[in-house]
Amino acid sequence: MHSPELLKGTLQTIILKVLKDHGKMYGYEITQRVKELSCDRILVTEGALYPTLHKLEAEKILKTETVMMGRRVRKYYSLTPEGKNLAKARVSEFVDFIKTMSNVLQVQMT
Amino acid sequence: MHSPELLKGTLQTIILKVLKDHGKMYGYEITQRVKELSCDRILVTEGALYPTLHKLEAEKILKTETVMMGRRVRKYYSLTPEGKNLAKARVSEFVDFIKTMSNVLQVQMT
DNA sequence: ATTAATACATAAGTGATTTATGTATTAGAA
DNA sequence: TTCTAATACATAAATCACTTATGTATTAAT
Repeated sequence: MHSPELLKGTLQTIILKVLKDHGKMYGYEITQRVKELSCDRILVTEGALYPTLHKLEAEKILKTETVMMGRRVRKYYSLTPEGKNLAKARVSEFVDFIKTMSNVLQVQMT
Repeated sequence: MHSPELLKGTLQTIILKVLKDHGKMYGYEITQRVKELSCDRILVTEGALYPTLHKLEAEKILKTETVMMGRRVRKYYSLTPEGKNLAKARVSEFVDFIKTMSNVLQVQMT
């Protein structure tokens, strides 16, 4: 598991990019996807995830579709056009940040 | 300037690595060094810097030497042996984190 | 002379995230 | 068949690194 401090500020970027790559996803699915992609090193907690999803929905960055799976509610999230732009921007912002950090820490990220 | 959210959690790593590379440094010098290395994209604020330096000193990760420059006090910080180990650990922790993020965000950091 | 830069310091406020808690369904193991 | 773990949502209090604001004082520049 990675230091929780370093994760701070990356949650929105992660959510947006995973949604961009996988289309419609529900909350729990996002946590599992991230867990898998990160080899169990990034565990998105529900307490962080759901408020963030709700916030992004309120900001029209995500839109939702609620589906009944048998008796269980499932809420699918997907990017709005605005959200697609933001996803792109957030990822390149992160890449830029890493480039800067490479210079400051004098390390090679390969 | 980079998103302040992404910077969160990187301050200690930055301070430790810069001190490792440059030996004895005083607070203001650290802010300038980081500003320079980051091409003005990371500005370490004093409100974040000094409390962190004091904390690391209290934890025996840094040691200090106070010098009078004319009439002005200058407090030089340097790594203790423990601090050198921590610096190394923090940097490789950061590199690992970036590798994980590359997988999650599916981007190449080169 | 006045402003900007140098150089330290601390305290209140912010806000994303953690931790804790709650509800309910479904699958699997003993 | 009953209990546990996994699935699936949600919210609220607490934390803590960091921002913002403020303070003091020296030195250099215009």
